[in-house]
Amino acid sequence: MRWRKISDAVVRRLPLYLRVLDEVVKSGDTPMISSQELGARAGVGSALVRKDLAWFGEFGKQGVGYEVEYLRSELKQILNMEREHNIILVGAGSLGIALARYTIRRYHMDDSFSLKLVGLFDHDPDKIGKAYEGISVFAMAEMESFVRKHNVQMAMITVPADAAQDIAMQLVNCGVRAILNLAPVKLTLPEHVQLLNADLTLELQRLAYYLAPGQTWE
Amino acid sequence: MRWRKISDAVVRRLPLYLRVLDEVVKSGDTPMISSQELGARAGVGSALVRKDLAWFGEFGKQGVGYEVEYLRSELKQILNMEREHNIILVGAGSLGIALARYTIRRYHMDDSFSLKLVGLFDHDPDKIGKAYEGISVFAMAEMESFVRKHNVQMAMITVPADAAQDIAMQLVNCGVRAILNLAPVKLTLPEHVQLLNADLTLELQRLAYYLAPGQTWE
DNA sequence: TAGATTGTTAATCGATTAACAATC
DNA sequence: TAGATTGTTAATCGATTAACAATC
Repeated sequence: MRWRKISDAVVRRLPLYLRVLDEVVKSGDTPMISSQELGARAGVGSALVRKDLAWFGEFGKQGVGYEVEYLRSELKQILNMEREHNIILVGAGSLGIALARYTIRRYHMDDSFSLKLVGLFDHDPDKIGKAYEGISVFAMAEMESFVRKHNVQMAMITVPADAAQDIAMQLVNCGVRAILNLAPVKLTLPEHVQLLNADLTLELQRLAYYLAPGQTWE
Repeated sequence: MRWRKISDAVVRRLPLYLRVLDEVVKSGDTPMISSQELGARAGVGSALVRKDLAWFGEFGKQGVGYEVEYLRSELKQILNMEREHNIILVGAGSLGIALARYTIRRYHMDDSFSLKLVGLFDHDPDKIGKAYEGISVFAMAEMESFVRKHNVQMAMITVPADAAQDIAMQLVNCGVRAILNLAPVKLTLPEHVQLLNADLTLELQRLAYYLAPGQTWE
């Protein structure tokens, strides 16, 4: 069963809840957790926690709270973390390789993170054939067949800004449905593709807004 | 003159506008731009563009639009990009070094990006003394005096999750006022510190929500 | 049972969009 | 002047919070 039109504001809090539940399970402290406690640890109000979860079902018991293990497994399912997803990364520069390591480490260490990096792509002949953390770098020309063969539905883009749009469209054309873009450029993609622009330049400039001399902000 | 309590929703769009104006200046296409055009290129409605800008002053001319060069210089000033800010990065792992390169490249290439990376910090003796892109790695013990000496107000954190909170507090204690945290953990800091958690794990898990088999999203 | 906490409805808050008088 | 676009107010939309009956 799937749920139409859940607001993105809701969806972005689910991984936060899942992380808290992972920690609680690992600590072994308690088999039950209240929306109050879960909210406090996720940095969200308790009413909002209950409302968010209620979109997907009735997971709690009045007077007691939520069973930690059960809620965790439900959230994993909702976030599609119960099965593995093959993902690739395009652009094996230093940021790309760092991100590759980061993703692979998560995959190995974090029980609720089931995104498996299966290939790196770059057009630089010097990089093709190398491997990082056991993952090979392939030529751009192989990307399309690779994506189809391994049923890759998600990709990360860490190429220079002027190449990002073109590569994103190639990916979409061979079946990729979700893209994390780290190139400092706004991509335009078909509606059915989930796109997340993680543009650190913009974020840093935003932070700088709050640095006016002598200024304090509440 | 400064403006109290501008909503964060507004502030996060300003760097986007600034980027568009940079592009327009560089292309040399037109000396004037309408809120319509600016909005289209930034992915924002024209009414919202006008409303956002109006928080800071009256920059446009009725019937004509905004003078590109002038609006750009005003936005640079609002975002504090008219003067340089020294920033540091703590945690010289592969993600840290990639981010260092990224930041330095921006600083050199982008006229509207005036955040200057001046130091890397790590506790690994093997890394201390090395340099990346001309920036040295210093020992953690030197961090406090370095921050004070170079008047560092902004920092990026790329250390493992369990060390991030402690380091963030050290930074805040010696005067840092804005932190970009890439460690996968929620930091708790004093109210006056601007904190941005850029947690790629959470973002990737969020994207995975939309990968339910056979599902299409509008 | 008494106490606690859920799921849900109503109230509030904030952000975006529409509309338009002012004016270049 | 006529046409265009701003700055701003009012209307709409959506998200969060408060409140509480249901019930474990």
